[in-house]
Amino acid sequence: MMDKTYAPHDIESRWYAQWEENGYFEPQGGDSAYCIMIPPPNVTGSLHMGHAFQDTIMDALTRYHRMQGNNTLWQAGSDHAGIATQMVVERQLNAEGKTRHDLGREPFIERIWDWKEHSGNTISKQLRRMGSSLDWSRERFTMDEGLSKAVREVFVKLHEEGLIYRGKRLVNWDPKLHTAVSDLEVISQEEQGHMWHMRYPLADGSGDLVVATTRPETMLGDACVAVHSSDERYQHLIGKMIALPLCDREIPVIADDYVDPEFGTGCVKITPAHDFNDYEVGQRHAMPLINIFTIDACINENAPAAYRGMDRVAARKQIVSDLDALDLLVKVDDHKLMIPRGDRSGVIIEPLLTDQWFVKAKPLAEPAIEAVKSGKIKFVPENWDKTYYNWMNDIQDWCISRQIWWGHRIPAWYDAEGKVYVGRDEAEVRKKHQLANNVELNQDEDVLDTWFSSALWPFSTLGWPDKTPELDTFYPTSVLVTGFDIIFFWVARMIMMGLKFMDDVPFKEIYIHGLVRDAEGQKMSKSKGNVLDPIDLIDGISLQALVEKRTQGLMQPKMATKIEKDTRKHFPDGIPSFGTDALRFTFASLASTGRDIRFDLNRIEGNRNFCNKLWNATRYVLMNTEGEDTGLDDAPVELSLADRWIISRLQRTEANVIDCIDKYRFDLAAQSLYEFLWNEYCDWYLELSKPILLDESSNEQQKRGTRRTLIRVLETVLRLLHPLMPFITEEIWQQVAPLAGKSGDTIMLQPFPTPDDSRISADAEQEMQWVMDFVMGVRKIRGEMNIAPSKPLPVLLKNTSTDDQTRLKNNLLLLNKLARLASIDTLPTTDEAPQSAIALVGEMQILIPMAGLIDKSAELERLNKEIDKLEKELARITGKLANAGFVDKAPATVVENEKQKQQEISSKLNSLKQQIDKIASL
RNA sequence: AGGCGCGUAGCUCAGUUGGUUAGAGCGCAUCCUUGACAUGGAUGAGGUCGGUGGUUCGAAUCCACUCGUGCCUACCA
Repeated sequence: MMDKTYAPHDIESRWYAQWEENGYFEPQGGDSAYCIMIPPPNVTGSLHMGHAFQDTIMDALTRYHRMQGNNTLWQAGSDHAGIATQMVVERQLNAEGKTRHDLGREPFIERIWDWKEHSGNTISKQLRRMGSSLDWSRERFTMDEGLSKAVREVFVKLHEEGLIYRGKRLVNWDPKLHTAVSDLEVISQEEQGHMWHMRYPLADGSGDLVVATTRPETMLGDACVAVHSSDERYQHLIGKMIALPLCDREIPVIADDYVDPEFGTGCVKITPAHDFNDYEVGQRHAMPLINIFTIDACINENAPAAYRGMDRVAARKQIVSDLDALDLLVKVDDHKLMIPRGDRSGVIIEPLLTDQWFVKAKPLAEPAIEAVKSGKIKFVPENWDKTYYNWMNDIQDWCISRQIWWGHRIPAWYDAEGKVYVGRDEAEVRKKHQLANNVELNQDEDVLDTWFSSALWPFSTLGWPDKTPELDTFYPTSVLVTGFDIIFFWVARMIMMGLKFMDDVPFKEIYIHGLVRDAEGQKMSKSKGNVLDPIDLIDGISLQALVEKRTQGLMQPKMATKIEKDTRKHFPDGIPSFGTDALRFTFASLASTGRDIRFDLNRIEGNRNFCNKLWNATRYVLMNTEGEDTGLDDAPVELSLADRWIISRLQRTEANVIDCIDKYRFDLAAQSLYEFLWNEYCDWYLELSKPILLDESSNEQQKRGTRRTLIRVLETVLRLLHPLMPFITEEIWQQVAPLAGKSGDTIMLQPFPTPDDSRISADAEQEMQWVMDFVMGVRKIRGEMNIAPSKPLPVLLKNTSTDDQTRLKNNLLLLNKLARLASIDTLPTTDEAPQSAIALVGEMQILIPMAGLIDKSAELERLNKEIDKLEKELARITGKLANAGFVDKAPATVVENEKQKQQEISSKLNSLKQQIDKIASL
């Protein structure tokens, strides 16, 4: 016997290991393949709500397609996350008072591998807790030998084709991490700064001009001053020389239309080595590149001795004060400007001239744009294609070299003269370029951007560059499930690389999901202290532990007080254990396309209750079917109205669920299942089954029919629910399946239900609606008149049609039981009814004698309210039908509908008004 | 500056190509421990669909404008 209440923890701990050990997650064969590549999480990371949401969607799709008989693979794996991972380990070293340079490259990398071993399975353990049916037997890591081989192969091939090149360019330099980063790793945000107006004297002493800048310290690297070619104020200055203050240099005044005469003073100091726009201007006028910064963003030897060694902040202060002393500082204004910061380090990014490797993006982007335009790849929701085009059309070359140690080392070697050779390994390079063994070669010190290897993920995980059966079977994959934030970082690059090296798109659809926010709509972040750990929702956590977790290791420790306060306010009792299934069902029910989701504890609580409902419904079903005849052999059965009705409703639910999942509307699928199970199966069908199963007048065929329906409908619902709630459905299915005539070791590999139209019965649905209206009519009176549910009521019927009479006869038992009736009597039309409360089912009147039960004024009030509502509605419809425009132009069916409605309402009104007169007159 | 969203019940959200009285969950109110379930049951209250104007017989839905709000991209030194 099942426990009385649903206890998720017990049942969830049981199943996952069994599934995995039995190999159920591995592709099971079948004609059409279905494959999802997991967006590889950071190997040393841990599961957050965004992952949990994303994984729920992917697992639901995977389980659904697996049950549909597809050859299904959800590819598992993780990413080495270059900078992020290296930073973590460096921080550990710092805590020991060491730097990575104290260790040296090889030992440091060893140390990272150790750390990966130590923390690397945290996230895979968590994924398992979520019930994710990933094929762990094929798990990959971006630094695996196979995937590294793919990286080298791609690098060499692109280089051979001239699509990878090395060059000295201005790149985004992170002065803290000492590495270049790509455009995408720079976050620009508005910050308060200043605009300095500085006077530059002309070299011939004939006057001066004033430049405006937000970065006075870069003046040490100025190459010229630019004015607009048609700016009348400065025509006379063009071509003259300026004596650059504080520096022993002269620079020219040039004309360039890049300058906006309206902005600032109309004179722009140009520093080609430290600003992307200035770089362009400098190129146009063949200006020298004067680099004044070291890799730490300190002033270097190209600047006057007085400033050397100062960092950029100190240098700015000194320069401003020196200019002021020379009376060259005209004014300082407050000015808001966009400050670029490294997304990892948080420090201000410095445009710096360095040698880097780049991927030429344009030629790769063109086919990638076409793939989406032609519909070979579809975004869901569609409008994300605009974001994609927007970026792709204006794509810049991709800086792929990083000056860090953790990652794929660039397969390029230099000889003593600095000549570069690219190849898969050193031996290949020597052979290809006929370099003798005594020629010294040194491999490039840099590693590749992590996204370079992630871009190959859809095919490198399947064995590329080798030709493998997996590639044949699963590439292109079916759908990519991901967040909009990495469309540029990852999605676009996978498409480019996939088309280039596989000659086909990496996936046919891209499902873009929303961001998970907290209950107040705030983005969850460690620094805000509002993160939720999915595991804590599953297992529960005490307030104390939650506060500790949220206030530990903060960047700004002073936030701790506020975080603690907020946490105590939102979770006064901590978080109870809801279980994985409730969490997953909640994610699903919030997943309407694209929209961000606010995660509210009330929702997950409601869905935990839903699990409990399923649990208890099952208890009832098992109580009535275990050890009983559930119609497994061919013994005759008689299906009741309720049986035929619930079977019919089930078909519609199946069709709806399939339709919704196919459209990625997990919210609607979840709602459909929720409503069917709770509002139809539990609220009505289980109650309707009781009279048949418990009444001694029902025969064996009827009981058999109802038991069979009870168990089979439940078994089917379990399969429908399984992709969303894998654990509870498996647990229950094990007990239910044999009674429903199903065999198999797991629900995971059972076929997903398919609707059978022949089992949809409009008749049964209509008659059942009549029964429900009848019961609800009586309940309404009971509820509004405050009559105890336990009090059996006598009921009189008037105005019954022959249909009513038939239905009444068929369902007497059900009506008596569900509406708790003492008696049902039909009055001839001519008979006067006693003073009664009334409910209508079509034309039929249900009368409940008021004697001793119902207060006259209360009933009058109730009737008046009802009449009021109907009259308003009638006026609306009558007005509509009086409108010639409507009657002439609206489709006939719509008009007919309105007419019918009009009739029904006026007939209802009639009945109610008569009733009111009758009561009032007494 | 461009692009993309959002605004529907107290709260969180559905609402398919315009066409029943705009729905659900939670919350709220009243009543109820009848043997699946109080993590429950019954009944009920609550919305001029951000605003204005337009198209239409008919608009939450389509168009224009407007207010509020969020995100993304690019930026003027």
